[in-house]
Amino acid sequence: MKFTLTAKDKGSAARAGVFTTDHGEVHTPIFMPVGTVGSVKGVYHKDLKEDIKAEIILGNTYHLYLRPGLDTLRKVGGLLRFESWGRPILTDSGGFQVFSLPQIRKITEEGCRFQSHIDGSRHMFTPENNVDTQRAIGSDIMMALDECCPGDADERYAAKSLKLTQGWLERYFKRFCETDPLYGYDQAMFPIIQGCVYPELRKRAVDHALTLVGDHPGVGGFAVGGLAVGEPTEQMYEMLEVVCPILPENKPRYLMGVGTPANILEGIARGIDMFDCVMPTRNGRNGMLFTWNGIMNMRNAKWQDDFSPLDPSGTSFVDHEYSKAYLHHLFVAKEMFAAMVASEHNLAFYHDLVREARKHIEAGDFSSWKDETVRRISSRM
RNA sequence: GUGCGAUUAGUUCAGUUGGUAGAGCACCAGAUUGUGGUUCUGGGUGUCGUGGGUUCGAGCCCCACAUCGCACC
Repeated sequence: MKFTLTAKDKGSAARAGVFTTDHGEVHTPIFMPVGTVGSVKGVYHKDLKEDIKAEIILGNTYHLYLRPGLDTLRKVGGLLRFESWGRPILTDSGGFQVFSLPQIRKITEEGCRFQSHIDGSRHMFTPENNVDTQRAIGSDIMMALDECCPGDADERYAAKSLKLTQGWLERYFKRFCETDPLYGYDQAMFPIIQGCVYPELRKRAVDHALTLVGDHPGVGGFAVGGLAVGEPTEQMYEMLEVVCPILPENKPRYLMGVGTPANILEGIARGIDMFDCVMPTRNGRNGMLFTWNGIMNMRNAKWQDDFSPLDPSGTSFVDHEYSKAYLHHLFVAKEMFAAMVASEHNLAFYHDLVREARKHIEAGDFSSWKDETVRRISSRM
């Protein structure tokens, strides 16, 4: 995986670039729709490509390992072929699921034991079998197995958690180097920087990761994890200000699981290149729309008789084909089409957002544009 | 026509020995950040069918009427 920086903002740490995988180019800053179990819920690939213009989507190792399972994925030749996407895919390791799903789990130095949320069966992820699993899935970008530390953890707990993640990263990287892709195309891996809200821990995590992987060509970039998990937003931004300046400039930086449109612009301003978040799709399914003029809750009664276009400034076909009143009706009636329209709109908006950001980075006026835009998109309609 | 039962929030219903009403759903809002098509939080929105009576006080007891349901002529 090759990354080229193409522009740097003048008034901030924002940058624009492009990375290349065997399944195509990805222009950064980029937003990556989440497709946990092998589909971006409610959205056709055709629309993802042509309307939303997504360049890369996510899959989740935890979910795909449980279902359809590795035998099926190996037989079909990997997730890309299985879901007929054809563009790059990034897989999360499943560490976050083990952290966030309220199931019986036990995390030890060896790995994490967990019970399936589907049938209660017992499983274990180790750094080694997690590499093997992501090889079987065949993602273009594989994420290291980490422990996601809660945002309100004390420093002692966070230090212990980081140490575990570091040990896992060493073993994960070793296994990664010892194994090859199964399907004839390249797979890159990203270490994940943890350290909760403690600057010293974050620095230690970066030092450790850089020392471990050196300039190994298989390392595609670096991820910042363990943020937007309960800590105040300002602390998240502070951590980015600690981490980004000491990460290598020639590798993309991925802020995992973030976030709101404002979070994304603030992340870009601090040097982040890649984002993923369930918010545009999950919140969309439940009636929340993100627009250039603020946030709309389509379930609100105020849209009952508003027959104006969904989002006159939107670029998706749904923004002009359907009215606010119609989408309101679909949500009230609990029609599945409501979730589809909202997901389509939100993903298109998120992609617009990062594309606009990219333009302003190239123009060198990102900072001022960002401040004004954050105010606008954070308001409520 | 007679007898019995019912009538309380938008709806389905609860409401103790009489002390000016509550629940589920719906509705109205808010939350949701490496996805369990959710979940969570807050809000009661009322001429207790109508009119009288008893009582310090009635959703509750008494009378009449209305409406609905069931049964019987």
